Amino acid sequence: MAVRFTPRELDIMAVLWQHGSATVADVKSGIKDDLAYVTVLTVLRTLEAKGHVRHVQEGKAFRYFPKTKSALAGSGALARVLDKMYRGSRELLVASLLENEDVTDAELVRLRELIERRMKEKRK
Amino acid sequence: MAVRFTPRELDIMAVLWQHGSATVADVKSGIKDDLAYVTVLTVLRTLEAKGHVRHVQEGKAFRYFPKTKSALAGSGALARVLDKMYRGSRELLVASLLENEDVTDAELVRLRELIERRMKEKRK
DNA sequence: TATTAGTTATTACAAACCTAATAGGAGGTC
DNA sequence: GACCTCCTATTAGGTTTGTAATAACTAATA
Repeated sequence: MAVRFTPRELDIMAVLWQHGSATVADVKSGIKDDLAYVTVLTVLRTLEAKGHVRHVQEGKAFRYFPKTKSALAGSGALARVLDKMYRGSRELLVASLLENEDVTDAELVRLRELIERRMKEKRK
Repeated sequence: MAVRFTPRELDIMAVLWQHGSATVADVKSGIKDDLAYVTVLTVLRTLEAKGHVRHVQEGKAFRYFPKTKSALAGSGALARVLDKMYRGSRELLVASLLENEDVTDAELVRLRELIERRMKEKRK
């Protein structure tokens, strides 16, 4: 049912989502912590066992592809955060998001547009 | 460093955040899954060992209080979701948030205000 | 051909997590 | 006073997670 990743699994899924696909070596160099090659492989195999990724042979190595979409995982994770930490208040959540110092003016403009588009959409 | 809760710990912290404080029985009835009383107690004790909650005696029972703030846990969790699932794009994240059907007009208005307030704030 | 480098497969193991049974204490009740 | 009832404390045990050592295979190389 609910898509859940452990912290380490999520690190690895993030690399796959960002690159579209990746070899073990790609993933290893794509994550911050310096893990052993086989450790990365192990996690990829458990992700595959859980049905979140698949792989194809590429030369002598495997290339891994995400099967679970980031949007699905994201909306699920977001729903959890919203429910548990912001008592279901999207406003509180967005407020917290905007507290970050590196939010730019241009970004705020685009966010406002996003909301206004949603308003018009609803009006139909 | 980074505040992290396991799924079950988060269920329990959510009850404490929502109620301000709670006894074991309160927590037990506050979460969806039907766990044994002692199970809830055990998780509360590990949360206490980790420094996330504290308790005081109340009659013959304990009353638990959150020590870790929901805002802190929330911003941390949000940062992770943003980074791992939305490639750091707050717009993508907010877009996903707005996809929910039960977003009301009034809510959209308040969200727009929120953003405009942030714009003015930045201008200073 | 013997070696090395790069891979996957197997096996291991400690720590964390999740759930709960059982034990023990203390306060009310028959 | 014996007996429930409700609480915390202790102990337990299966599962998952995280990390990796070791083995085995294969292609290039010296």
